[in-house]
Amino acid sequence: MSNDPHFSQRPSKTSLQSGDALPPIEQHARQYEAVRSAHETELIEDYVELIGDLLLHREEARAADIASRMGVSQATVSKMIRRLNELGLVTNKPYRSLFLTQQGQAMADASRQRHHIVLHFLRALGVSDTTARIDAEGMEHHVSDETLAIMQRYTETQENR
Amino acid sequence: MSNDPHFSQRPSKTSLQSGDALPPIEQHARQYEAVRSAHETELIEDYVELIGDLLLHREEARAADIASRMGVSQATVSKMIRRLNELGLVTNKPYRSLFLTQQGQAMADASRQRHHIVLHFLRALGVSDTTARIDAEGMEHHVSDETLAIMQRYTETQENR
DNA sequence: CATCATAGTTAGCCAAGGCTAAACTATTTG
DNA sequence: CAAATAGTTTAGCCTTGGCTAACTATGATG
Repeated sequence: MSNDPHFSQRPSKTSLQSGDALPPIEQHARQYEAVRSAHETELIEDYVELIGDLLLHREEARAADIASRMGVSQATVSKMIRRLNELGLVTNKPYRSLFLTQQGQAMADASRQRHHIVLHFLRALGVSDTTARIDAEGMEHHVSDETLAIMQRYTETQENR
Repeated sequence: MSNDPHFSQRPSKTSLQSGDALPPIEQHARQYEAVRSAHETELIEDYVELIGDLLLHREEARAADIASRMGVSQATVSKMIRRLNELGLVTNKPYRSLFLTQQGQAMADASRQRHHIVLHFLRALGVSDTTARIDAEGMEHHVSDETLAIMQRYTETQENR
């Protein structure tokens, strides 16, 4: 029991502190808040992007296709479609294909472009195709415009070597 | 009504399809599954990493500090601590500081290292400090070991120029 | 044109991760 | 050493995004 760290008393406010490499509290909190807020839009963007891709390559976006490509049940897709509809991103009629609203289309385009830049950047860096695809899918939503621009420039210079 | 896209009939199975740039269904689904599973561990890792940092720099990790740095209520932290405990990542006694288990320490170390590599890579690429911090926080959990290794090599070559 | 397989929807469940308000404990201070 | 203050926990609520099971609509086909 004597070496149980929990046994030690709470140090007083005036105890000396070791070197501080932590960011200031405010900034630290803002970083995590940014991640949380990215999370909220992430899934939405993935669905919208996929719907856009299906419309582009398959002429239609059916719930069943979305479900199998997302690796998720049809019920989940059905529920998500209702949400996308409430958000004004898609239009749907029961038992018919989905379509993107103007706003949804804009989101799909932006998302696809970001995805594309990140994917090509990773490949230009030398990452294998399979890994690049997986990483791009996850990273895509967390890359700022600033970083995106730099990635794009890097990819271009690599391609013209 | 006649130009309502929903009005069109479901195309037959044998209709011609435009050029197919979509990945095969199985692979596509696996990509999204990878992202979903990364999500599950992401928050856990962020908490554990932060606790590790607090222990390192402040000698103790109090719920209040975690709450203010995560930008979250104390109640949320309290609940999360219970979860981390159930997962065998931290030890805690009511109203006392937290400590990491061996497993938790390993996770904190791995997480910090990944974070460090991504952050330095972004800076080496030319991303500003503030942006690099935010992006690193989000990207960290979606970067595979393969990509991580490449990032590290890149950063080193840039530093020795 | 009746039937049936396929596709879509609904209801109801669960866990995670937020929140506020209220209760409780520990530490500091008058 | 009692009271005040600061820190922690608990209870209970909400939303999101999964799931299964049961039901309904569509469209292809014998």
